[in-house]
Amino acid sequence: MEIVIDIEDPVPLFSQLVTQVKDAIQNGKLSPGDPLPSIRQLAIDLELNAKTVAKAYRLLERDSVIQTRGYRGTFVHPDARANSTVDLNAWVMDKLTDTVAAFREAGATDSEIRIAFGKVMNERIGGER
Amino acid sequence: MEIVIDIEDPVPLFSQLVTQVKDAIQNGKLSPGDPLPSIRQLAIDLELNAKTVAKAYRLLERDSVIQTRGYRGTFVHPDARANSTVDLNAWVMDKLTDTVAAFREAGATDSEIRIAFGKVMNERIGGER
DNA sequence: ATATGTACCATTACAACACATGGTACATAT
DNA sequence: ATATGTACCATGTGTTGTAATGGTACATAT
Repeated sequence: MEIVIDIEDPVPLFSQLVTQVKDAIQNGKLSPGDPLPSIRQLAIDLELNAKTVAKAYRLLERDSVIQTRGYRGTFVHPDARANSTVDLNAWVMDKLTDTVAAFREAGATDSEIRIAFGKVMNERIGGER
Repeated sequence: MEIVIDIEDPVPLFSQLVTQVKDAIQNGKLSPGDPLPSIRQLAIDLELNAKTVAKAYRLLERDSVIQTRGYRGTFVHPDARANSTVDLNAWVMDKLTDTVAAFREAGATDSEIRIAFGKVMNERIGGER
């Protein structure tokens, strides 16, 4: 697995890492069950902060692309191949695109939409940790 | 029509103005057809920048609460009473609240939702002025 | 001891955006 | 001339959120 992080790239570092892991899985360079470097080790290799790597791993696990087994390390998820194709963000984008289009059609200003969005995102419903 | 703008109020000035005009209409202090002060004049009276007043007027006209007749001035819209009840922002908020809730339920991070939103808002489809 | 993922404390830098301000200019019609 | 709404140029301020960094600590198990 060769991962290259470009500090100049406007794409966030953790995001580059997520993408490259998914790519490696789709290319077959990584297979289900394969072990991944530990957060700390990978941070050293890529000259990143461990937090940054941890963030990438957290997102990858949420998408069931990798699996963390506590002290045993991190491994490629059994369904990684399928799950690294499914793009949660794409689904979110599509939904949002439609919604925003409806707003604009209704005459709402981009500014108004942004403000409404900001309010919604800050509304912590009923006790979220 | 008595309008009072509070500079200390965290609510934006143009927004205070919009609200107060709508209120005046619902209270009957303003009736359909009534003339409104010119942008420049109202700016002087309220000690606001003309741009700020213009912004409020623009939004009010978009909601068909007032009507601008060019050089003839600005007047309360015939359907102002009904239209000042309809709250476009409330509708936008509701829709967005549902949409965002669905995203969160799907496991999306708030950060991801924000990023997706940012992308959607910056996508200027096909030649917008 | 050593290593795993994870959780908290925190700060810094940076970008995007809203709000409000100022000035100037235009076509419109009185 | 005077006034209307509107459009463009622009700047400054403050807020918000992201991204990335650092340090410390924990329970887990080898």
